[in-house]
Amino acid sequence: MTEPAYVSIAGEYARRIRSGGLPAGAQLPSYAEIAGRHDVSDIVVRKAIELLLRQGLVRSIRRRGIFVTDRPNLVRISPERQLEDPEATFGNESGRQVQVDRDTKRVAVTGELAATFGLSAEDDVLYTVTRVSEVGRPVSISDTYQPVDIEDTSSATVLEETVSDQLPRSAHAEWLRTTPGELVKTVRQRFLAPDDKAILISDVSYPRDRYDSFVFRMNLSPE
Amino acid sequence: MTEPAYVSIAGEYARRIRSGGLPAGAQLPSYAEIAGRHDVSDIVVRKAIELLLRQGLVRSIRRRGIFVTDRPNLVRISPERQLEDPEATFGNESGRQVQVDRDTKRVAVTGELAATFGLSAEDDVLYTVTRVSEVGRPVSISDTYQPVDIEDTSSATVLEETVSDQLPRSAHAEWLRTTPGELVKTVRQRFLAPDDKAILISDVSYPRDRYDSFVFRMNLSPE
DNA sequence: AAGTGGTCTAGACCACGTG
DNA sequence: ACGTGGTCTAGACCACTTG
Repeated sequence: MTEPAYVSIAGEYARRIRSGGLPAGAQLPSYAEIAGRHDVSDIVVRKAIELLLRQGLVRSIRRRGIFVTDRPNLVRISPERQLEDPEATFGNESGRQVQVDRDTKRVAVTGELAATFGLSAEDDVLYTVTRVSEVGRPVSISDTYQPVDIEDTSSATVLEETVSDQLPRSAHAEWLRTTPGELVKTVRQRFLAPDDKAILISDVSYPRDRYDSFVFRMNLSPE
Repeated sequence: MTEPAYVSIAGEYARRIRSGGLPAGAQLPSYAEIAGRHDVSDIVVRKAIELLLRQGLVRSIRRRGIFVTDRPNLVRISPERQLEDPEATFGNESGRQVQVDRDTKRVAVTGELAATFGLSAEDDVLYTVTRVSEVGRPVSISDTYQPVDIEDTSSATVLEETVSDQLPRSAHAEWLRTTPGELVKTVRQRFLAPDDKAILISDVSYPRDRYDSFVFRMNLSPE
């Protein structure tokens, strides 16, 4: 049982990138050229490059080429309090200019959210859209929900974050300027009160090409 | 500018799965059948299914079919102290039987590790391989490194975890029984002492089809 | 004008599970 | 024997960037 051609080609480039033989910003040969070198068809090369893309090792720019990613990429330090101080979260570590734009509305709660908050269907929640950008480039966009009767969201004692890859909602895709079919990193944040009830929920989307690795930094409290 | 066919097909199935119209365990129609229904070729269907796979919504079983994932899948709760009490980490939440196998050697430090630990090239580190399985099925495998002169690894106060998708090292792929070309979730754990020096580093691999979502649970300490 | 990546087609072989 | 997903080929058109 031997490994498929696209795996070995991807492995070869992955090794060269990680070892530094192919430095950040370097352009890979075109599909046709790699195909010729390895004596395979270009569709095999496409599958290989796709593996590299999924690992965040390279980025594709349409009609220009495939380029080795600048790494380490932006790093996301958790816990991150998007609603309270996104400026601090992003600004501190990068020292770069960050813009935050926020819209809040009062909306009726939908089925799934009602359950997590323990509300009935007629209740309202506060719905906030937060868009973060850095010198014009989109960094993240989030949908935040909280019950209207909660005054103090800082009473949360536990933050639970769930990371996954998803097809973005169209509003998110538009803001992040992702291409159709491109997956985004999604973090669902749940801020929990001491009684383990959720008091704030936020779905944050990040473009994959800026955050290919996520860092969580946690304090270890003695128990 | 309209979205590609494979995106809309993937979106349609994603919606039906998330809404419950296609319950967990249900089998999707074959490539040929979906292709016929949407009047496209099967390669378009393959790209669509691949998007669903990457989102963890479906699983592919060779020569059987594509099946809707049981969700929520296993959930990884962080902070996780693999080396100290993996039984507790996994056992507590699932209530299932977990087996842990551990091998420790003393090895010479390599370049990259020497830098993170601040050691010179002749120094040794403790190298531990930890394999975790659950009723015969592999759950995770990790490579752990720590300097030999550190007695008490529980003095760490901060845990930093970096999550990424990677092609597994062959030892990891073998234990997790992944197919060639299949990416695994990798978590690099760095346990830091109060002076911010790393005192233990661990690279943990998880099969994607068991952990499609990662959960981090953090205590919010007032500052 | 030439080259690029993105999308799509039609067809093929394989190894293996299912009837 | 048939259907399945996995791999691979050869070819095509498009929209756009680069020289």
